[in-house]
Amino acid sequence: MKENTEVTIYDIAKKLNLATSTISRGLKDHHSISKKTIQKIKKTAEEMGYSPNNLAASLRGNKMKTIGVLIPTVTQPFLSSLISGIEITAQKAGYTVVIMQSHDSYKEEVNLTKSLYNNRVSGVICSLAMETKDTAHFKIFTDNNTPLVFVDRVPKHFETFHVVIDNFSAGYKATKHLIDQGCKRIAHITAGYEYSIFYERKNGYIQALKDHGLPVLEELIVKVDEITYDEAEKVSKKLLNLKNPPDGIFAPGDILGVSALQFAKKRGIKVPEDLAIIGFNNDPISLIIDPSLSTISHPASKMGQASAEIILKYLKASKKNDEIEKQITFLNTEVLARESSNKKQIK
Amino acid sequence: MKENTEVTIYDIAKKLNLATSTISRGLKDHHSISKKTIQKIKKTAEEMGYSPNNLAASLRGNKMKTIGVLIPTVTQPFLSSLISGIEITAQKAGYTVVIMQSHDSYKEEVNLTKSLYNNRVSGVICSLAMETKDTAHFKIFTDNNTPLVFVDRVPKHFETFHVVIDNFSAGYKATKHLIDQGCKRIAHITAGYEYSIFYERKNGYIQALKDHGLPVLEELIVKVDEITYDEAEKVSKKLLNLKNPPDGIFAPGDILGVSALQFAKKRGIKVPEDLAIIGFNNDPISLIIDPSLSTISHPASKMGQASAEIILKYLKASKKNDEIEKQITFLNTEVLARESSNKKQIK
DNA sequence: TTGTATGCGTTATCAT
DNA sequence: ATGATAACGCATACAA
Repeated sequence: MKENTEVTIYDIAKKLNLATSTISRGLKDHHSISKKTIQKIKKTAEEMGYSPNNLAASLRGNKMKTIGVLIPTVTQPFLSSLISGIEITAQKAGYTVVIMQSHDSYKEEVNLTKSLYNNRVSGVICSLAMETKDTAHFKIFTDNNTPLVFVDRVPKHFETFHVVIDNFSAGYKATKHLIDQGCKRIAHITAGYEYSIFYERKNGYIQALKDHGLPVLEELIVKVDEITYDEAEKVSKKLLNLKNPPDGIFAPGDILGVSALQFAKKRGIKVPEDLAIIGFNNDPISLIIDPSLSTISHPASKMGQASAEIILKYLKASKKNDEIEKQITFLNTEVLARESSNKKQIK
Repeated sequence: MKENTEVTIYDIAKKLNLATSTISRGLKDHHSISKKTIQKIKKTAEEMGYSPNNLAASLRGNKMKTIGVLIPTVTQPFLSSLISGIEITAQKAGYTVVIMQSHDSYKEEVNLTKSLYNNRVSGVICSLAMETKDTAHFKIFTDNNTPLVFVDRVPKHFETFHVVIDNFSAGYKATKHLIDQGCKRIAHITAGYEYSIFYERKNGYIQALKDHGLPVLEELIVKVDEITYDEAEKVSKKLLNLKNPPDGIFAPGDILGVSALQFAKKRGIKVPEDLAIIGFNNDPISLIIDPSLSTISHPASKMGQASAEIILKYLKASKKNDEIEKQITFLNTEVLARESSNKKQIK
């Protein structure tokens, strides 16, 4: 068993006949300490095997140099890319990232916000659980001057920083793309959450139809309960069994799009000739599937980076007692036209 | 600007005319505190909006209730599933998970071990960077009684806990599966790292060939510099351009397998009739691709769970001054026979 | 440029 | 069953 081996700045101070405050400053290259002393301190620290204790340092400021990330799950490509973007940005600034998964449960999310606060993280980045309607549990952060960024799945009302894409216009663009390919009966898969990103994408879809003189048909709008491959297969079946089946599908997620595509293929329906499909997210599979799936780019990593940067900027300003205005950051999306919607110039 | 609003146990103590130690105990349901007092304390804490400060609590024990996870990247399906398994297990035990990405760089990995230690995490789970040969930078954990688990990509020499699959036997099984399908010229893609998981998978492949009277041909073993789709495409080309091309490919990763499969299709080579393929990992794409890719299951989430459990068990034992023996935990893999290798019963 | 003293919020030890 | 107090390791205000 190891004994209490911990070398502290006190030990260094004793060895060098200096005050702990001098050591503390020297280690951080404080300008008021002579180069020579700094050198000596660092050398000794190294020799003695000193490791700074972030816990103790943080206790004074009452904040860890940590960014908390609260998301539904880490296994979705979009979210793991988001994390990656956050982590890279945080790491550069000397911040650490803690991950918590809500699994789309409101209850878990509430508990996790508490954990995050109890750990005194410097800032929080959150993509809301599907179940979440009320966001009062985040008040603890804003009340305590902890920067909070909602990303992608954000609350309806705006009280803090948001980093999002314009889901309405992305939905519009996707639909218009299909219209441009000559589709006349465009179906849409939607998820049954009000005021969610899916709701907005659907509205974009509807607007695009209207703007181009196409009817909005209830039978062509189907709803999934979960964003899963199997759920999508069910509703694809429903759509393609229609007396008058669609000639285009806008799926607001690539899993849904891929599922529809596979199902159509199974049915012997030609994609894109008989049925054009566009997904959403630009997940890795969208490029690998055959035919490749047209989709909407979703800048996951950039959104992570942007979110982390907002936190860092806020923290920096906070030190100078500046206030940063809460804002919504919109990131661009674009149509990635690939084989699954290429009706015009078939090779 | 908010003032220092923080409610501490001291405030509660003052309000209730009790000692801070009583509050501290009451909040944690210490047996020596009367039910009545506990009730009163909790009620008041709630009313006053008290939130425990884990930082302060941890400073005494010199450890945060946090598990550090150091991995190459979070965006690979295998690794994000690993994280998920870790996080779920940790969360249940009241532990938090911090994520750090080495991006397969030795230098970054060295720095990150320091950050992890400086944050005084309770335990560390690591999957080594590709570049890493020397693991001396992890000594800081073992020296300080911090449990360390290597998972999947583990060091050559065994000094601490390992959670792995048997890569040799998995490689053997994959190859044997192709042999069973009637393949006579089985190619293998490998990655150029000595003593890595790829090295072992290759050895399993070689052994399987030998055991079944098949020659080990250098021209059928190709090497990629990185595990990417494009790299795999290059070597697939090389293989399929051979005068005497292979009738089977064992790819030690699904990205590689999918790439080979796509390339073969592009060339008009029939899979599995002319070429059987088996991948590794059971990534989501393997099931979605057409034909579906046979693969080796890799229990990512379970490995995460097992790793976290080892840490938790160690910590628990440590409290009682017990010592837990360092061990290697092997998790099972199995052949998932799908369309890409189904030569026998083609529908 | 360096030193002294104190506090951050909690828990553990030792008393009562 | 409860109280008083020291200690965790560091950073800062103030002093010299």
